[in-house]
Amino acid sequence: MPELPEVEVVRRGLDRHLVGSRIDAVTVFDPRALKRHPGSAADFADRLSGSTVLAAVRRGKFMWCPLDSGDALVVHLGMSGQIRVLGDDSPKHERIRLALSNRPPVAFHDQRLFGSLALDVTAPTADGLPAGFGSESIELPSQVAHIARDILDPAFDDEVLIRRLRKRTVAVKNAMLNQELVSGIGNIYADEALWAARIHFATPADHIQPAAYRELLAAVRAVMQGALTVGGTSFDSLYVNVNGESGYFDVSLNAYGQTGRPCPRCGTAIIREPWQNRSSHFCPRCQRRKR
DNA sequence: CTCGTGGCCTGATCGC
DNA sequence: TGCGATCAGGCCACGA
Repeated sequence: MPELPEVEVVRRGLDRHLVGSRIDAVTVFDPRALKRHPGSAADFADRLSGSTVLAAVRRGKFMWCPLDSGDALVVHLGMSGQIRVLGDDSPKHERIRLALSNRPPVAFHDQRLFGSLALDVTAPTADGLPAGFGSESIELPSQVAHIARDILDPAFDDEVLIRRLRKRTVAVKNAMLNQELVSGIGNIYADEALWAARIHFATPADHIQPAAYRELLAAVRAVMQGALTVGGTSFDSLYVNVNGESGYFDVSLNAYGQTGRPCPRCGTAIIREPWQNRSSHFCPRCQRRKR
């Protein structure tokens, strides 16, 4: 499951293997991989064919490639999506293939079909600032307009987010996963950041003080930037990340998936608790529930 | 506007 | 050996 740092590495892969190329042919093997595309598979293929890719941009876990046609090719990996440069291995889950004018084909693989490709119109950002990471363009695909900037975005404002969080009555973890407040945080990093800031996941968002939020955001940023540094260095030599083989960063986790293992801070066994069709991992001693 | 629930998906794993 | 249940979770539609 790609977290934001992995998605950023895939964006770099798109930048390297797609930008500057013309898409000569589009093959849709499974139209379910177009669930975010507003039209039919034929519409997708027809409109995309002949377009030249101008850039690769990312906001949270959404990526998009502005095209010379004026539209954008939107890419979301979901849980299991991958972009591969040669679609020859594991053809079982290849959903869409793009044949390029001057390079090998690029394939979208996705076992579980939570990801998708789409063609979308764009509009300028409301604040007039660059729409995402990877380009100075202020043009944003319409289906990404409601997605908040992510925490690594230069235009991201911590204090604005904290003010909004302090008005929410939902559990803090719920607020952290709300894409309209802050994007790019998944279940794993939410648990890790809450552990680092010693906050119980069910604490109402409006019960948490600004100073604690600053610590929480710093924790999210630290774990993401750490992963990005690791992934960024291993990327250049072999483009494993575009080939989807690995590479996914061996970040040492303190809470997520550590059920029963000692908390690295106090030694108490980490607990896993079902929560909203997901799991929350936390230290029952460091992260006390408050009311 | 805010919040809570369930659906979309496939494959690995587990108990019987 | 097979079969059904459960789990994994990013994002969104929908109803309250």
